[in-house]
Amino acid sequence: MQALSDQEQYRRQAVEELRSLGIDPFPAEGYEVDTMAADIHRDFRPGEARFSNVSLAGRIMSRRIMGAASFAEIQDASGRIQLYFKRDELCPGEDKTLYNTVFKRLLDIGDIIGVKGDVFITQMGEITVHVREFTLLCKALRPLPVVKEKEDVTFDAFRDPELRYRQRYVDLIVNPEVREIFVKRTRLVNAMRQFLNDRGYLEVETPILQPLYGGAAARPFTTHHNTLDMKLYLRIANELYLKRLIVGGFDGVYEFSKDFRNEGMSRFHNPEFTQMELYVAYRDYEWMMNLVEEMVEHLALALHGNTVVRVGEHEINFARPWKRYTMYEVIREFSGIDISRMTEAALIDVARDLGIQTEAGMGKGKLIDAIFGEKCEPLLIQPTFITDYPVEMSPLAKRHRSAEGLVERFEAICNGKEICNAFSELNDPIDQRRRFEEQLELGRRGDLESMVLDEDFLRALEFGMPPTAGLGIGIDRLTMIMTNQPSIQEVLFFPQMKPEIITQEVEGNEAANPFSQMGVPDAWASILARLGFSNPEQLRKTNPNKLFNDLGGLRKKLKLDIPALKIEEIRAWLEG
RNA sequence: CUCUCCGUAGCUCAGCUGGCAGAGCAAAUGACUCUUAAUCAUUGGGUCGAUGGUUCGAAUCCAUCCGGGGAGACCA
Repeated sequence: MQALSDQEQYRRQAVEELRSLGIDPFPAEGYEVDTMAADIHRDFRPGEARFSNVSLAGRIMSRRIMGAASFAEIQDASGRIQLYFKRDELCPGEDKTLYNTVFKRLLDIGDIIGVKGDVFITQMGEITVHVREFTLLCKALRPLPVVKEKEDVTFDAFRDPELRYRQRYVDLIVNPEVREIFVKRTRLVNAMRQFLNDRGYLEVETPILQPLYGGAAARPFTTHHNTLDMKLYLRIANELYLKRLIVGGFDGVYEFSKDFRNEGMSRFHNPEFTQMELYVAYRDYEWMMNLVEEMVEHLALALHGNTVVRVGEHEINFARPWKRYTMYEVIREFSGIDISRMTEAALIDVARDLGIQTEAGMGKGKLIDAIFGEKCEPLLIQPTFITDYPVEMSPLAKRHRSAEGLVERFEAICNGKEICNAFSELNDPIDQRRRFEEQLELGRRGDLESMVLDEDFLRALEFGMPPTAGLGIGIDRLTMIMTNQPSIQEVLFFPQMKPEIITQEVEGNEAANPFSQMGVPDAWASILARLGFSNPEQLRKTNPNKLFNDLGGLRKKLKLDIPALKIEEIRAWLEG
């Protein structure tokens, strides 16, 4: 109990007191709910019988106790509603325990209760449930941050991003606008799925664990399968599997997929993210551009009833048609330089002149991409298609039907960021093999993201794939735009973060020291156990500096009478 | 990986020209029968992120480290 705050201790005591009064703080049975808070706010009219006996359930969010009568608010999935409790109605006889002790003293903000009663309007004009009967459904052992509001001013808002992301459940309880972001995200996905189903495309699922990774330029995560004793990769894209399905005779397949890329993290990049990839046979990239315009316009309308969406300082209009530039055109437009006939060496000079860092591993494609990313992309706020990329940066796209050295590819840029990427898919297996081999060469030059050669995919292409248009659209980034959020962490329930150490209560089995062989003294072994370490392997994987920091913290907190550790001692354990 | 800002009570934050750790909310106890950031009185609550240094004395100054935000690098 030592590690608990005073408020947590009070709540645990309340659990015991409730039990001694014969009230189960965590009852097993369900609670019959027939009304939501929002129903009452929307439909209640004074004098109507319809809300004379309602049953609802939710979490207590605030309380105002005035002796023998009280107001409280509960929050259910639809919102909040005020409750009115009156002692002498809840406890008509001599025994006032239910109100005085159970409600006033043993219930807290954060507890979940069910109530039955009738709806009325208070003297202050607020729609309120007059409680005739209440039931504790779950006692909360931790206090909730209390956020208050008056005349649209919020007090003590729960805003710290670290706490909000690590404890998203708390964020969702106290910040209703956060909840709304995720509801919109799901509505966006549903609208997109409906749009695709209406056109007859088949939603499919393909492997996340792959013996080879491919379909994008990115570094993968690796894992290991014990039975097969082999290395597996987490997919970076689903492209190659979906095209195998087009070979197999489906003529429109799509997948909403979690993809994994082992790269830097930022407000636009999370190690795992969601894409929707779509492949349609007998179509080309021109057709796909029209589909993307139509689909994204449709999503904006489905979410906002309007094609204009406010994003930060900008108003973005998704109404068709969107502006279209070729890659060379847009670079000429924004930098004044015509790079269409330049060699790799000339491009390196251009990049240098524009102040862009170049590296030995960069081929022509990466150089052009760098120039575009630096000089054009951030300036494209309204949805814009960029078409016809250099062949070097698009090893899976079909050569352009008329322009030498280019491929039939487009990206849609919006708010300065790519939201999708699509091409006429390369279906010439001989060309595809050559392009993979060029990627291998880039890999030898040090490009860690170059693609690997997938023999089975080539075999599939050799059986023949119809001309196909393919699309990948980033769901997280689209959601950021559609919900006006500045970072990807705000549209992911649980963004990736460094692990947090949670201290545990440990029973006094100090005799066993699993770390003794590593040279850890018994006194510190029990502290390690508290930090959740149970075996030496676990310990060895830990950053010694962090361990040092955390052990020092616990030593101080528990006021331990042992000298502080030195970082060298911890290093010695981990190496020993 | 680089730069930069931040880390103080359950939450939001003040204190930072070194000198006994503070406020509001939340909590405890009491008063109060339509309140709404309810009100009033009393009380408790702290790994000042960690370690080391400077100092008679460090939340405050310095160094290293941990965690996080922002910007960049890398990258979609």
